[in-house]
Amino acid sequence: MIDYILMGFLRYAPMTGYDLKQAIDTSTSHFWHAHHSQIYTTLRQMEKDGLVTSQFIQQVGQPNRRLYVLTEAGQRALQDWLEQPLMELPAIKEDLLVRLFFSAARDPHKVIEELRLQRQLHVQKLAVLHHTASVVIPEEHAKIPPEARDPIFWQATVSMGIKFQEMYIQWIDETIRVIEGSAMDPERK
Amino acid sequence: MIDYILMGFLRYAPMTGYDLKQAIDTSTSHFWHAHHSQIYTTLRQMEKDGLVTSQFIQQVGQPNRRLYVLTEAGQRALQDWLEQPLMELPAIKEDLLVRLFFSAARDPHKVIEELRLQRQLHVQKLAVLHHTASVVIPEEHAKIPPEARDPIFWQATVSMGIKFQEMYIQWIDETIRVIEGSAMDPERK
DNA sequence: CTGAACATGTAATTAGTTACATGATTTC
DNA sequence: GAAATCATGTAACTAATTACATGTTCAG
Repeated sequence: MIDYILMGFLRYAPMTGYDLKQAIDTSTSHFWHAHHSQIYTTLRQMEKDGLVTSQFIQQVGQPNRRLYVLTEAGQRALQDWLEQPLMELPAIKEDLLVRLFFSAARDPHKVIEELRLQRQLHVQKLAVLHHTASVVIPEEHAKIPPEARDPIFWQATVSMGIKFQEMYIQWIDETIRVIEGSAMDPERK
Repeated sequence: MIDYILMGFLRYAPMTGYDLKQAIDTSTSHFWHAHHSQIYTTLRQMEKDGLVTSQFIQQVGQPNRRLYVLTEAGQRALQDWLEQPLMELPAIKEDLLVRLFFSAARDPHKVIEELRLQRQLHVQKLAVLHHTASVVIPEEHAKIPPEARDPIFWQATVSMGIKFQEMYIQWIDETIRVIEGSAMDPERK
């Protein structure tokens, strides 16, 4: 999957691994992230496969850079992948739900504490997403032809992120109430 | 993570790999799934680590079974893990959002088609979750002491699943409208 | 007679994470 | 003087997926 993300970004402009890492961190990371180690190794593999070419750029003062350019084959590979619709529901992995599922044996106060901590993180994430929607995307929009449809799709992904975080916060509040109401009755304490 | 899930289920009763696979498929799979190959190999590893013990049960007619029992060490490992709260937001991986993010270059009709297909899958999943909440969990509840708090936590995870699917469906509808409204203007066709 | 359910495994591969490794420049 | 930014890589490891492999019983 990370290979398609890299190709997707390289379609906008040639970039280095470092640039790609930053592009991911400030945009797709809320639905797909990658460590720099994976990015660099994947780019090398993609070069072997003819999907990208690279040129080494010597710099003074600054570290050298390796600039990657998407090839025709790379563009085709990306387009082919996009053409092929997703036919199943991708699996979800939610650590907190695993923990909660087996939390009956835990001290309910500790469970609620954990939920509150997670809640805080979701609130923070929500703020980041609002910032992405109102600042980052408009900024990026300014760098590409104004008639490009891309920002519509970028906003759609952020919109999902926002809805998800809002839903999550709401669910945590509700879950805390349920635990407080039914698992902490006085005779149990 | 799968090791903790296996321990979590083994706390209820000794089970075979096959049983565990089924338990996962009918309960945690909407937030964490595993293939049988991973389950069997993980159980073997856990046995080496002293978290479980197994006994081979010879059967006639039916294939033989290997029954796993959680050890004291296994119980402690699970409890320790549950005690240690989750401090970060786990990363999300959403294939559809990756595809959508880079979909500006696609035929918008094809994008909408894909969204509609996904919508259908989410509707189906939602039905499964409603069934889990109203049938599967009450059934499982009947098998354990009625005062056990477990079903409350099971329901909480299903509640998240339901909220998630509802949110997703709503977002797809909204996204289709956005694409129809702004990316399919007549002069472009 | 076909397919599902029961039941367990191994092998090969891919994907992803964590740790190791370096080093200059700029900002506080 | 410390921390952040720029910049790229390798190595080791863990997790997860896909494919290979086998064989009986029971229901439709």
